[in-house]
Amino acid sequence: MAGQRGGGISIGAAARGSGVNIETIRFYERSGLLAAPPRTAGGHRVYDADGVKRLNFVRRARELGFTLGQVRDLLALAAKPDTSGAESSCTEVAALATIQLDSVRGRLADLARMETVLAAMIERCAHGTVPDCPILEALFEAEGV
Amino acid sequence: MAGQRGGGISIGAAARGSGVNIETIRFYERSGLLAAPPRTAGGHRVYDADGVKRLNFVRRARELGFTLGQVRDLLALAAKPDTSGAESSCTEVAALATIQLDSVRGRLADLARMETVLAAMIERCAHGTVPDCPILEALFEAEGV
DNA sequence: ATACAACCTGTAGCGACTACAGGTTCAAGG
DNA sequence: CCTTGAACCTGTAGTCGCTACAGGTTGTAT
Repeated sequence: MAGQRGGGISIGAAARGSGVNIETIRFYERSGLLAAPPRTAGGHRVYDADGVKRLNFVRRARELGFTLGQVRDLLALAAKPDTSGAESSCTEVAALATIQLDSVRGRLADLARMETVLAAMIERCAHGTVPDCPILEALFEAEGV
Repeated sequence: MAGQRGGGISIGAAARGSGVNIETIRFYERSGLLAAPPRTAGGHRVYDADGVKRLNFVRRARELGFTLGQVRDLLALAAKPDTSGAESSCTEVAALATIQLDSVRGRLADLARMETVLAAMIERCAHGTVPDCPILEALFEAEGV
């Protein structure tokens, strides 16, 4: 079987296991999101359970829309020994998550507006009561979107 | 007054009027979205009413999420003399708009999922019943987002 | 021993801008 | 008419988050 080796897996296996593209894994490493893993004598990367765990962390954070910079911050907070009784870093994590939630909601509102306008345009077009294409008209004439 | 000249305005005035960044206008021109406008003897761009109209068209189409390629297509359709009785190009326009509407709805669904997960995470964090930060836990452990 | 998949590095490309640097032109005030 | 300084010009490089090569090396199964 390809990739399996005493206590570690190849980058290809890690990619298949996490759903992250191989090139993207290397890109994350170059970007400082993932630590450089140990290598075989020939130079192939070998990922252990911890490396895979971090990779999945990054993937999930990305799926939630965190930027690479925020993911870096989250990983740093996760690595912190959590001084002063399991609270300080969690507060910072929650702050980051809240910023992200706000940004998601902002984009949701933008998209909702876009949806409304597009749907209205298409609707008007379907009922073709106007001589010229109403969509093009709207794009040329409309004032505020 | 800066920018006003017999029957035409400067790129700066066009930018202020349309809300599109000057650099972006030049970028659109380089990208083939906007035709190269006439110039003054010294080489400054001069926009007439038609140029401004096209610029606004591009801006509105972009606000609706059309890609630059799609905007190019839309402009081409708008320029077409609309052969065969004011209908053929409108159909194509509506098709493009529908594709865009679908894409917007897809992104809306993605963002809605992200919102749900983020809000749930933050909520759990606020009620700090767990010893370790629940957000980090979730990122490390969760299976499907 | 050989074949061939999987890996390696390094670089360049995407989309849609944005941000310079370093130089030229325009328009208004004196 | 001349000077000032804002606005313009070109060209290049940077951003973000990947993705796609090219051209070479290693790992593994037969």
